[in-house]
Amino acid sequence: MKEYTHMQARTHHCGELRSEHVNQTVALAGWVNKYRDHGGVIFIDIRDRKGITQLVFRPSDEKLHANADRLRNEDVIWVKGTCIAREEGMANPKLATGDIEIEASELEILNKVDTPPFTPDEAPKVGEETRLRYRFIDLRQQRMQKILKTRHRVTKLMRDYFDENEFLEIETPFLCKSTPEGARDFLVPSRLQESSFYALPQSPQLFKQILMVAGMERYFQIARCFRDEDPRADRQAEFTQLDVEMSFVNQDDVMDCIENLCRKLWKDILDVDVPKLKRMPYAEAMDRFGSDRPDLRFGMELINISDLAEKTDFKVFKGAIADGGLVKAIRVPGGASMSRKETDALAEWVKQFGAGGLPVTKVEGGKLATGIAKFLEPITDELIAKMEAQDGDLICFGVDKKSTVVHRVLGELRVKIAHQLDMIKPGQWEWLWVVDFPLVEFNEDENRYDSLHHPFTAPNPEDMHLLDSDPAKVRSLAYDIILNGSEVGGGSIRIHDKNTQSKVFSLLGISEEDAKVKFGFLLDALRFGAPPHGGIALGLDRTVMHLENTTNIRDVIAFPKTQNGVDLMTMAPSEVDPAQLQELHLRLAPSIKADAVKG
RNA sequence: GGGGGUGUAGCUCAAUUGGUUAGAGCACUGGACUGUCGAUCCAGAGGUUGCGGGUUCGAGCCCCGUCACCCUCGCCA
Repeated sequence: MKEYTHMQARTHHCGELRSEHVNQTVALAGWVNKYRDHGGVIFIDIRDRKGITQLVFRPSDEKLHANADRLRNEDVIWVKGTCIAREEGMANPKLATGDIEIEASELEILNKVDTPPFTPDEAPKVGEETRLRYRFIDLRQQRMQKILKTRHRVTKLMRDYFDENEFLEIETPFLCKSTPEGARDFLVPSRLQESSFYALPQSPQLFKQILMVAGMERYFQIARCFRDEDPRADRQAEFTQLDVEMSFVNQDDVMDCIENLCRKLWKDILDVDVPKLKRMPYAEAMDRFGSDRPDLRFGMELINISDLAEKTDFKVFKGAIADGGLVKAIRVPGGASMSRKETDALAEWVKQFGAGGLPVTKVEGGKLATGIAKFLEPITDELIAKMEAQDGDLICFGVDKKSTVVHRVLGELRVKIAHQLDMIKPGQWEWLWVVDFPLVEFNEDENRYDSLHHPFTAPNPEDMHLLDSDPAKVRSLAYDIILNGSEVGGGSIRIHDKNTQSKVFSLLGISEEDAKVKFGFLLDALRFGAPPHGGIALGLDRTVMHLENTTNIRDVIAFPKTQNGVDLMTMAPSEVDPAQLQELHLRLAPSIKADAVKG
């Protein structure tokens, strides 16, 4: 064997050859997917990103055969040979190239591998930790290549779509100003400015608004965003947004623009038709589904039964209502099949959302049985009628003095039960816009109002008169696009005049001085000719997750991080050379843990 | 920071109430085999049971601590 081999040209990819290529001399390159050594004849499955082709090595050429004998899984090879038809009964219907094989005449081993920890074929069964450590092998599996290809197609379709609609793709800085609002910032120390820090952008929000003031009119960007918060299955500290902003538009313009994009994506990639999206006010979403991102793939809507609850002698119900709370219920079709153990488990589970417990009862023979049935006797018929309940149903009650708790509990519960009882049929796409969000909500801990969306969201003009008197009632011009109970994106019309912006800042408890220090450039911009504008951001990772039917965000990111923010392949983050710290004017504080040990 | 789960060979997993030398499949090494496509057959090598401590005559299994990974609450304007 040569010490080092140069790549020779290949004539085809490994998924291309068919009967029509028979008798042609071809050259392929790729990885050994599998070897089957029969002592005489040796079969090698060679793989590249287009597919797999079977190679045949015969003992007649001794040197060639000896080389083929050495091949092991994941060796990288180049091979030349003749495409021949497989004899009858020897075709492999599992392979697209199964009608032919390559009778090899030349073989070069381009890279002889060490035994790999796993092969791409095994990857689906391998633990995620190992897959992430050897991501370069994991990404060789067909499923991961398909996901990354879908991701590429999505971004390409987005770029084409916005280009056709006269948007400009404009990059905004990664090294930004830190603001205390919103999520925790990732900080980058400045070498040139001692004791100063940049922050990585949580989103390009302010820059895109500035671009509108700058007269760009239509902007988009496929933007990396950073939020230093704990990850979840569908959330990663570093993620990608399709960021969009438009001038001289209203809500409908922005929503139509995004809706059409989604329609195009689903059509081109899945061949699924997305109908005109329905719109649901925030208040209705909370009332009927207990969530601002309702999953419409199944029923189990929340029914307010406070009026009935008051007629019982059940202390839990009466107490909550006396404290200004409410009682809502969901009807679980067929839920009576759940055991006491299962409903107890649900009761335990809802406690994490602030519930004291989960009263339940079952419908049997037109009556209520088990659980809190005996307390419901005075209202049995009314309740069954109101819930439209039938024999075999389970009724779960959300009770609390705070409506937010009732909604959260039942909102989460209906999703949990839908999954648990397998009520979600595959292939359903339930889209909607949630609109008319409140502009602010009261933060009891801080005794002030917080933005629901962000401080630059425009109040609904119809509610301007409430801004001083009853801010919590003011609706905003914000909108979220929801798919199957997941927030795919959200945006708003922005405030474009200085007075309204100042008013909202003061409502949020941001003093004039503070506003100047934190957002002075924005206020300046608003003074010098800001057009009415609005926009939206779509989560690219989540969009691809939907298209590829996965619930794991790490599946759609080539090099993701773990729950502790570690890249298991590169082992970032890591300690750095003290000289680097010195250049940055930084000294590490002794860790609190070390202090504790010292006592 | 809290709750739950997992951790045994390179990979996926097993190991009775705490009891002999921790097993299997795949992968790997050697051998046999000219039509397989999850090739087959024979033989072999491979272990700090995540790590540290404790209880015990004896710990993969029990206790304490710790680390990593996953799910989740808080957090995510």
